[in-house]
Amino acid sequence: MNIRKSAEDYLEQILILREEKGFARSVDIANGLGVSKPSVSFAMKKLYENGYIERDTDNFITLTDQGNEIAQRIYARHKALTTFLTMIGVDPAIAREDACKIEHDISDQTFEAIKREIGGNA
Amino acid sequence: MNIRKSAEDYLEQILILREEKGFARSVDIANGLGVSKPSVSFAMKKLYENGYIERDTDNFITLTDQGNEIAQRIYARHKALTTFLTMIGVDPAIAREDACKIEHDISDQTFEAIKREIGGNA
DNA sequence: ACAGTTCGTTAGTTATGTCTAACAAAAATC
DNA sequence: GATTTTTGTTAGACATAACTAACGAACTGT
Repeated sequence: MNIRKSAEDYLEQILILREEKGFARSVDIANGLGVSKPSVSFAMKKLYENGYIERDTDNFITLTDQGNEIAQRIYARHKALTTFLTMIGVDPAIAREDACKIEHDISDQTFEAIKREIGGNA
Repeated sequence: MNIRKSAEDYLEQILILREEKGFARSVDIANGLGVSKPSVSFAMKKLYENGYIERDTDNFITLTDQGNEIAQRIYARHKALTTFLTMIGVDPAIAREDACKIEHDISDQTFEAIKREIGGNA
């Protein structure tokens, strides 16, 4: 499975929900990302089939190692980009929005360069 | 018509071809973007129907004012992003690749902030 | 216990954007 | 002038990813 942007978004959202609330259910993911429940249901099926998530008996969703790796990767980019854009004068809210889109596209090199720019200001 | 990423790419490519070669044909666009001729044919049809391009009798493609506005907007972002990423240490080739993707996503605020960062180094 | 709410899934539809195959028309070459 | 190449189009298929509608199961509150 080539991980697509949408899959990255779902995995990242699961990570965020687990950090914020301690668990992630389909309905939380739907609310968090602003998509419908069937969209989440379909996405979770794919992510499960490809070994990125697990579902326990109460329908709580967890990340496998593989899924976690991707989620962390995207989330790290999200945070670095938000910090950086804020640093150079972009409104925090807009910085977050832009980061959400850009996070999927930047190369490792650009990520490293952005981290260097942030330096101590992270 | 809500302008999508792909439409932006096509319009930008037309602008670039006209700057570099003086004209833009479907086949040039296909080569430039690395897509098939039918894809270009389909895209041009849509862009024409929505008033972004014109075709003269020799199948040379020109931008309408509306199309040009979008093309310039994207191309300006492309150039600014490439310059900026190169400035912070990203390989020029990778900077261009990343810029190609990011150019569709950044807000006006982020664009302005990037331009400020570039400053005289443009 | 029953009614209403919450949650997840299935089924079917839609939009975007790509592709290959096949073909028509025009231009270049021999 | 005939053939080959270039260019563009149509037709049909496929992938991604979203949606609404409908439904079943399970929990909640009275």
